[in-house]
Amino acid sequence: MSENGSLRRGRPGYDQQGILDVAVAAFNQYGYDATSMGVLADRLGLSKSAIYHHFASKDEILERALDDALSALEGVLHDADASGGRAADRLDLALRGAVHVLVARLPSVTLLLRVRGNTEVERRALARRRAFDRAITALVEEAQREGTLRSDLDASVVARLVFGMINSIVEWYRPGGREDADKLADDVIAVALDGLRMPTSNRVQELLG
Amino acid sequence: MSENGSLRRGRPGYDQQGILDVAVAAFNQYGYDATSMGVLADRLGLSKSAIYHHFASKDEILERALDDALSALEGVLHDADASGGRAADRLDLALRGAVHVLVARLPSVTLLLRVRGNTEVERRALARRRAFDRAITALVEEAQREGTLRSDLDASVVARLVFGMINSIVEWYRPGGREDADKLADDVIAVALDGLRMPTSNRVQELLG
DNA sequence: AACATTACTAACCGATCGTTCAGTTAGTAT
DNA sequence: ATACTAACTGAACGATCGGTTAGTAATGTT
Repeated sequence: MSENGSLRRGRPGYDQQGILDVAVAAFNQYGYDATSMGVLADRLGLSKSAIYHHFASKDEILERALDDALSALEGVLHDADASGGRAADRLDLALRGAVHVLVARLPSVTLLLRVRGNTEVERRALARRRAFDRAITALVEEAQREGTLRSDLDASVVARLVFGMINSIVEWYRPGGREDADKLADDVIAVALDGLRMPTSNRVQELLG
Repeated sequence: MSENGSLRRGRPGYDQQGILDVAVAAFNQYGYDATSMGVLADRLGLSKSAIYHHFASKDEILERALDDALSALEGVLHDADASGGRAADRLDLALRGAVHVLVARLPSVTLLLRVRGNTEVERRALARRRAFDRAITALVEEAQREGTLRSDLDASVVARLVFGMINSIVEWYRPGGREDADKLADDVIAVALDGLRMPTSNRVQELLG
């Protein structure tokens, strides 16, 4: 089904998205540099040169995949900010939204989280990631001033640790498992906000004392 | 200073460790696959072939670096188990120890955490990592049965999230910063065990009610 | 001085890399 | 039928890859 309802003209075959999906999967399996255009072509059932009909370069494939992940994450941040609640609630939205994006776009986000900044494309992606991280840190600071989050911990350290926890999901989560994205987000929020310690009467007395 | 106190014989130059340090730094900067033996030689001020006097292959350099990181982490686990305290205390020791190893051996641990398992060397390293993760999960389960950790969360998910948080330290921690390893370990434990939520009277009442 | 040991270089190898080019194939639109 | 459009092929390009070989340089030991 194409966008205008009529069939696509010309010889049928891959479009950019179809190639992108296969490419990102391969990049994640072997690493971007270790994935040659040759094995990519094999996976697609095409010749190497056919790929260059859809993308100008290997780099451009990476760029498109990273933009997919970054746009989704930036969207989460935008929605959270637009919600207009208290900082703690906006942070909650941002964290849960990030988990959902991670799960929904596992391949491209996985790729994003492995970028090291060796090319111009990678450096631009890293810059957008840093902007995202700064926005999260600002949310944590606001929630601390608000009095909802403990303020004995440095906001940037907290933000990095919590997002380290969230980002690590790409290392082990596989779709179709027992846990869905909602349950996973609940678990992350539970650990991050309330911690693992068993709430005993001892603990309550400690809090009261 | 060599091990037996006398000077080394033969022409002076690099030893394996000296080359290893430079190589691991380069691997972390560019990625293992994207780091050519040529640029490695340039960084060392040597010819490519000189490196093969010290290592049989590029793969062997990686193997040595990964073993360095894995041995240190396995040592932490061994010490924690040998301490013989309650599960929660052994887990505490393991988490703090892991943070210390991460900081003390930042380069090799960073390299380890990026391994994807495309070669036999990488697969062996991943197998040792998985064994480490299973041991941590077992500690969490024991602490849950013991009643020290809340048991409404799946132990393997908890173990993965907490170690995701710890491992993410390699992404941003740089030695010589304001925070030393002890403070960092305290912060990690604080977030993981007690969470970020401000302990208010509301919270206490919620616990009591 | 002769020797053993260790470290290293220059030149080269076959394989593989990302990319280009000129032409071909398979479909829709008129 | 004819034109048009998009998808694709096969062969080749220069560059770079990890690795090899044969020989040389610089030290400590005797």
